[in-house]
Amino acid sequence: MDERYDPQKIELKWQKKWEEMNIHATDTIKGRKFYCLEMFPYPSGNIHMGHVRNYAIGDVIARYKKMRGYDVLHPMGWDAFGLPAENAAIKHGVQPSEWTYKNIDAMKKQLTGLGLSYDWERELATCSPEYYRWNQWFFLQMFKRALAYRKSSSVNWCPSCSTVLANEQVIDEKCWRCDSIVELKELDQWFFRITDYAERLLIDCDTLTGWPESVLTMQRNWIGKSEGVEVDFPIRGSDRKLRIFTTRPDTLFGVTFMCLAPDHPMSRELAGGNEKLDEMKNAGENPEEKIIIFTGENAINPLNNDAVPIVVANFVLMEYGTGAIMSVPAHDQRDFDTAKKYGIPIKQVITSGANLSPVELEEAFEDEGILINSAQFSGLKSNDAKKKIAEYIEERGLGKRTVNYRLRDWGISRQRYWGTPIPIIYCKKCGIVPVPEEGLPVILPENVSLTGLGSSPLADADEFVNTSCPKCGGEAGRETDTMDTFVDSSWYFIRYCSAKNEDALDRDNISNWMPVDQYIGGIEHAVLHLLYSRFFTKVLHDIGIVNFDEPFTNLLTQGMVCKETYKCQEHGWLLPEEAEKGTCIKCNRKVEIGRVEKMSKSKKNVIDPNHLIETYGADTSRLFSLFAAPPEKDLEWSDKGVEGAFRFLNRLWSAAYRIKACIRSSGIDDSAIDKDSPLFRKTHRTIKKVTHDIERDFHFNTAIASMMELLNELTAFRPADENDYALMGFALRNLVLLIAPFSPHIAEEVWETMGNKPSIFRQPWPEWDDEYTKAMQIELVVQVNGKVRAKAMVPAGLPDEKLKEIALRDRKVGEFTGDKPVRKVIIVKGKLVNIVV
RNA sequence: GCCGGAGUGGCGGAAUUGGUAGACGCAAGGGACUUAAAAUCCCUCGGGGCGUUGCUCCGUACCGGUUCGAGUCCGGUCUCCGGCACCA
Repeated sequence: MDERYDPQKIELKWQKKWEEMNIHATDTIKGRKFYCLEMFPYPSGNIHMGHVRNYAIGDVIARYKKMRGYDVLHPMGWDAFGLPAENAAIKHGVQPSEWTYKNIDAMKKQLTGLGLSYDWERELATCSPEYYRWNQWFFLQMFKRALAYRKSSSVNWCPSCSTVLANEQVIDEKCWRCDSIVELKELDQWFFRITDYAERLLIDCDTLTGWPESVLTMQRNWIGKSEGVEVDFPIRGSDRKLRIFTTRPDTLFGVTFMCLAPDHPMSRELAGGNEKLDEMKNAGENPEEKIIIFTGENAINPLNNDAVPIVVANFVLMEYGTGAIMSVPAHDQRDFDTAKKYGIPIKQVITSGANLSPVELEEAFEDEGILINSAQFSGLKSNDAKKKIAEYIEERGLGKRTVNYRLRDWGISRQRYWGTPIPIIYCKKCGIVPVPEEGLPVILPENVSLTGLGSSPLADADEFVNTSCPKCGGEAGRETDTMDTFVDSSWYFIRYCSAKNEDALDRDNISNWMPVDQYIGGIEHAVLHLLYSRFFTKVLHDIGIVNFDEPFTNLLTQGMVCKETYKCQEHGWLLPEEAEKGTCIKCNRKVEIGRVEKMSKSKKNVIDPNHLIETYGADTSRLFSLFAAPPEKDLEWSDKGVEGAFRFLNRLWSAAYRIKACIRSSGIDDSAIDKDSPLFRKTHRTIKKVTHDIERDFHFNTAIASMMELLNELTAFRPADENDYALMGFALRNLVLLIAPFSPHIAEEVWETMGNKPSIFRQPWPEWDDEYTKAMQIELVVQVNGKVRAKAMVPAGLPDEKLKEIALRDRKVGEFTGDKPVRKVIIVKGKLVNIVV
């Protein structure tokens, strides 16, 4: 051990040693298993601070659990398919596979440099045929069960990426990746019927007690279940009917018009040659504005035989419900606005109950209440009326109760090259024919010309496309779309359960390790990835591959890494190193300091982890990102804070350096330690506190704070004799064990220096004795009428009577109580006495 | 609009079951060491008041309540962040 703390030197040393010792190999399960998983990264070529935070959190948990005696699976891999590889190919003429694998190499080095305890033996890349063949296999299983199907549909089309986007990939009508305005395009697409699982995905949210409430809420909202009634309205002068969906059957008597979605099959027919229909589809300047077109036809309300006009309305969605609605302006704000604008009558059928006759409404009354003007249902409460009217409708065959979900089927087709080929063959004779399982994998061909123009690049790869029909042997062509990369990430956690050379779906391996005990990743995946993974797991369960139906028992969504932004009037956004002392290094102009935002390349408010590790080392980088905020909250970057973490490790180092000689000479004979000494008790308290903080939702920031306290006390400690050396050794030994999961390299080095055999990670987690967590002396707080008036140091463990006596005798207390009679004395054991006068 | 979450010093954040508000760190100020600086170490550090080194009053977004005692529980208001958003 050198006198000076040199992170580069020791970190490299231990990373090498760990590899030689193969210390991160997956345990065979002997006792309790623990599957710790962090969301795998896209191999962009460089890690960012978000990765550092995510993986530091995961590594603390994995290393801690190992020390606690769990058999741990802690794998890492690559979400390797996706657009950037293809864009790089178009821009630089390099093959996507080459580009991807080069990036994987680079990023693996960076992750290793962080000292993360992954078992690289189980590394996977989703772009390898050994991996994606199983995507294809899953597709075939889904196809067999009609869970994969093809339909022509209007899809989101990004003109810039020239590809289809899933609903979830469209944010504010813009592409999630490039922010282009999304257009609609009609294409044949493959879908997974996730809507078949909507109800199970919804109710099983209740079983996910280890998930953050916010994520569950987002999933529930995304699924968007609503219960209501479908009702048929006959069209006057015709024998046809118009079917609508409503959640408010209690307002049926208030219907004054009917709305069709512009793309409802009846719209064009009923509206005839009305040109306005086309205009309406291409949304006006203000998409919020409500526009309707009268078709001239009327519908008959089956409950009261009123004839009401049928209109086409721009605000009605074809994809939801039946694409047609009944409009009740008195009790729906949108209908109210529309009715006012077009002079349609407003008929009140619900009152608040205060007044049972209609009033002049200034806005829609959307609450539930008491029915009026509703024939035999008048006088009922909304809730009862909903039930009674629904029954009435079903009895007379006028409609039926229905449940609707906001969730749509998952469109998985992508007109892209760098993804899993969809294992389907189109035969002129036999139609759509799945590739037989023996034919897997359908290999993605190399050396396909990529231009970024048009759609599916595979369509031009004749050798790929041209094939024979598995059924009839005749001429046939392959599907040229590839799968959404969310398919890849929907089951990768299952692949890790088996070693590289084992069957990917080995049931024993899967049931040994799954479900994931702790999953850690960004909140941005709250719906997409996490919902799809749950869906896949349920399908696998139904197929009989797995015996559980939720993949992730506990979920930790870490907050974003944020930093203030710098902007120069002339040069725009500036990198932190371009804004020196508040001025732009290019033009010397004053830099505008912007708000704290998520680190992003576009705003240049980024810190390069590589640079950070070079300057301070991996241990400091990890420690800071764990100390600055609790994991689930956003973390604000602070250069000074990093230095603080670095200082702490330096102080730990020099404390170890200073006392290592004493420790060695005194041996480590704990029996000689004075059990009453404050440092001994502080050490026990710290072990307890750190353990509790980790167990209690991973409050690493407070765990680290208490380790800092222990170091402060150890540094201030002045030994008087040999026994005190043993005590210091005891404190240091435990401190190093506690910090090991957080800053593993320095812990190993100090551990070794203290004369122990590596590795510290083969040591059990330290234990505490509750008897020794108690201080010998306590500070008794004395309150008068709930206000602190005095404090006194008293020996721990005094009986209540004694505490009361001390409190009442206190001079200061006397000043406040005066000669007023004591009404009551409240004693909180070992802490506080409150005197009420 | 609906649904979630959060408001505590100059800053990041602590306070686990209702019991000393501000742990730990950062910044700032003062001191030691040094020719000097950096590094390091020590001290101070929520605000106001005074007879100024100890005492006192106020203080956890705002208003009210429960309680011997409220950052914590209850009712209401405001602000900020995130998600969804013509879903009938």
